[in-house]
Amino acid sequence: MSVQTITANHGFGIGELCRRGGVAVANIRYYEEIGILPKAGRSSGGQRNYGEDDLKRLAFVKNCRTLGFPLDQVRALVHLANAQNRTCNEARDLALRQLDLVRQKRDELALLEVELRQQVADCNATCLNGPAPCCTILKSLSDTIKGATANR
Amino acid sequence: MSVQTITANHGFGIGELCRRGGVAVANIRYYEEIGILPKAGRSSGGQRNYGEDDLKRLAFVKNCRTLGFPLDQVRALVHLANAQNRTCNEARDLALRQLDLVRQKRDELALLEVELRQQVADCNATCLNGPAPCCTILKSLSDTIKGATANR
DNA sequence: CTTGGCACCTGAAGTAACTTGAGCTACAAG
DNA sequence: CTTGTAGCTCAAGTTACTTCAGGTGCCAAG
Repeated sequence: MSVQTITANHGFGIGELCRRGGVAVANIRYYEEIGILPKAGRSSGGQRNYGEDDLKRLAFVKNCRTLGFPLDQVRALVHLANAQNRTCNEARDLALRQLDLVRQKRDELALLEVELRQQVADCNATCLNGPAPCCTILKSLSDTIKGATANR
Repeated sequence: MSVQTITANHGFGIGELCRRGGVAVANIRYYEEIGILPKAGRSSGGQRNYGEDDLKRLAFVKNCRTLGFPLDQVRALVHLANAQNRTCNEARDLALRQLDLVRQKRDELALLEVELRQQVADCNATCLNGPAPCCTILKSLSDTIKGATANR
């Protein structure tokens, strides 16, 4: 028994999905367009409508993004979550790779923080309010930075 | 004798600037195009040529980028470095703002690292090699993450 | 039944900071 | 003079959106 009439009887529009999912309307449409969310059902007038399952899928995607996974890895994770015939090693490997990236970025940022803090401190101590061309910050930007190759 | 240093005041091409400055040729042209580096002099045949000053300017820009300043702030810093009539407070403020951003990102990454590490550890402990849909990683991606709003 | 107003639609362009590609020219070594 | 490498311009692609323009759907009030 049951099926359509009983389940999912009250669908909702993209606006509500947006509010409840915490993802901008344009992004939801974008995710659908690039195949990260499934094509939404449409009302007779052509407007998307959604149910609770869609909200869950959206939350999954949002969590992936929050953890910094790029969209193509999110796509891989979404597919994996629906794949009975695959092992979770792939998910673990993706997470591990993401973890490595996060650690690497963290280390880079730590270096940047030291450098910037030093520059600000030097400026405060020696040249505040002085003429720009003499500023220790600008001077140190002219020198080569010791241990830095990183970017972005 | 210092023969070469004296004769070396004739310039060099973009390739050498690229190698010595550690910035890709295309980026050097791009920086020139958007006004972050001055228009380079040209040979009779239209090729850019550079001198030691250009290398210094490039190094300045590269250092700014390494510290994560976006290009429009780099532009501001470049102009500031040549401005006799301004104080260094502007430079200090830019550095301070950048420092805040770096700290903020660092904190976000710290949260991500904890979460990812936990997910990988759980997977290793409980479901490694198991079927994908049962994976603790994918399951936790379906749940809402506690303290996370951050992105990028 | 009509109208107002908001939600929603599509397609296109803009954003940052490059990167890549196509197709052509300059220049130095042999 | 040929050849290979370096350089030139202009255009489009990348990531993950964001913004915009111009049109349509839907619901409630009048």
